[in-house]
Amino acid sequence: MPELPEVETVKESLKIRLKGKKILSANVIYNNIIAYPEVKDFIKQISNQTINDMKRRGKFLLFDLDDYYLLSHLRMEGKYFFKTKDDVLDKHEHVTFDLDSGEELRYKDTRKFGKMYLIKKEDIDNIGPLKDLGLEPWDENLTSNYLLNKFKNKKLPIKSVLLDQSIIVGIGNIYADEILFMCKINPLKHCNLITEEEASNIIKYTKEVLEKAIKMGGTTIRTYSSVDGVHGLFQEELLVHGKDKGLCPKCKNNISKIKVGGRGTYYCEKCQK
DNA sequence: CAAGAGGCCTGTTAGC
DNA sequence: TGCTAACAGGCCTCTT
Repeated sequence: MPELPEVETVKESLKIRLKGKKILSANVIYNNIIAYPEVKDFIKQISNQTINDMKRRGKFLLFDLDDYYLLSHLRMEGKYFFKTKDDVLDKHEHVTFDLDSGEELRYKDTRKFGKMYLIKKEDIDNIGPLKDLGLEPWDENLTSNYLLNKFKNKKLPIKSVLLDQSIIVGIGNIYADEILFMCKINPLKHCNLITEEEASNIIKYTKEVLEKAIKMGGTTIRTYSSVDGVHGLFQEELLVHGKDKGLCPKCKNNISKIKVGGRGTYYCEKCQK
């Protein structure tokens, strides 16, 4: 799925097209996309809500409506397209929104992993997934002490805890590999052994990598695209992720591919001891 | 409690 | 070439 830079890119594209438009009605074709509330309530409550703004929190898209937040998590392959009522429904389009502009916003998700939540604004801190999220990468409270404190009572591989959305939000499998390469940290290193300097570097390079990826419209490796099928460009900048047939850009050693916490992981054994 | 495996889904690709 | 198994950028739940 899209990681933070991809969600940020989608959010900006949707904001341009959606701001000020009203959702007249919604049609749910595949019920499991709607995580909360029940589908009939979801449809009833979202009708006639205006999209006042688009925001992002971690990997969630937030549609800022009159009385609710619509949270949309794209998971692995969720995408949005603008079409009209007359367009034939694609096999993998599972939720559609009729807009007062005459357009139809369609959510497409081949693997059906994505989730939507419609939460009353006053409940946003108590109901739904946002309450469990950690710090945004640019939050001033994200310090090396914060990380060391989160890491000290676990011994999971550092790669796995970088993917833990209750610590820092927005990092996924691609950027975790890139960040650890830039920090020269082995992805298998137990997180309780991370030093203050390493923690500080993780913060620095997390921001650097994500900022650059946002500027380039995200990374399109397999199936990611922002809105209406637009691709990102950051894949050209990747240093190690997906490069198991390539060489380390620093030392020209072969890049290794292993599994960490069940996820494909790419790194340089020489640079990342 | 932490940590690992399994599950959700479908499409593509690697390997025999 | 054709089939099958493994894999894919995420995260929740169950088991140990």
